[in-house]
Amino acid sequence: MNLQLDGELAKRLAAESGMSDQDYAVLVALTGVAGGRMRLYELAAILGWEKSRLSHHINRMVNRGLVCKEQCPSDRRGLFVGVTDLGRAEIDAAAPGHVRAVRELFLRNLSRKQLEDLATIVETVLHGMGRGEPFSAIGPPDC
Amino acid sequence: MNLQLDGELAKRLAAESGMSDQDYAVLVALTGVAGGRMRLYELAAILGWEKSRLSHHINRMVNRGLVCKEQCPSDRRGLFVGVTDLGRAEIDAAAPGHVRAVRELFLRNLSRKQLEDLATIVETVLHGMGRGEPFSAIGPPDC
DNA sequence: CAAGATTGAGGGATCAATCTTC
DNA sequence: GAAGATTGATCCCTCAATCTTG
Repeated sequence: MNLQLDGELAKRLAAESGMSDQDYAVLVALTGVAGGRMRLYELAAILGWEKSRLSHHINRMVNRGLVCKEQCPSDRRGLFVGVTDLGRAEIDAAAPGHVRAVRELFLRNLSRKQLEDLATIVETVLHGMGRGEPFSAIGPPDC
Repeated sequence: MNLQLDGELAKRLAAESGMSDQDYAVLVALTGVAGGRMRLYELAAILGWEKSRLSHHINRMVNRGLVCKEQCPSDRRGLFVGVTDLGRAEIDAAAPGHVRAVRELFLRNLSRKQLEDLATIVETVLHGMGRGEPFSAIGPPDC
């Protein structure tokens, strides 16, 4: 189910906005924070990505003008990543369609009770794996 | 949850057997059928993969000696893919550990009722997406 | 030495184009 | 033309090695 769902959502997002799921996740994280920028290691922690992956991906996004890098004044090893105006425009354009797709393909089909059961299942499995709580980074999903 | 779970399962499988999830899926499909071989397009349908993806992947597996290709006598466009002795040995060695990992990371944490609820949810969502029933290709999971 | 980040190589996945056979 | 399959380009992810600063 997850493969089918994520695949279809990614396909629609790409078709409607030219963005990948990963681009979307980065922009959601950045626009959700004050100033629209944060340190690379913070972003890596929020997304649960390896720093190498993030470094490669941010470079691609910089090349497309969606985000930019800025030096960190207090730690000369560090960098800030920030959304650009273009990045903000792109996610503002993409978000409504994506939310609609999630509703149509996923939420619409399940009852309130099923969603609650699923949330419990997810939390139980993650807890049993020793992983942190889900959704902690970006807040609970709006249904 | 799916990302964490699949990631951890893939990591363990790779560590214990040197195989990827994809290798495992191919070998499970092939060893589950009489003769241990089938046409490429059948395998693609069972796995839900694009034919291009399967073609690339089978080539890599041929190079590692896990499967082999054979000509199809009745249709000169077609090919059979078959498990090799090495492939059979590898999956026989890998399967118990993988099953144990699935039990430990996933099944162990959920009640009978939760598993049934989850199955219903999965079927409902897939049906709502217009996708076929899950598990149809490889049979129901043994708990 | 540890932490923040980058780099390059190698394996995968996707897409469009192609080739052969039905 | 359609079906079975391959190819090459491109992008993405992982891993190990590296560089710089704390």
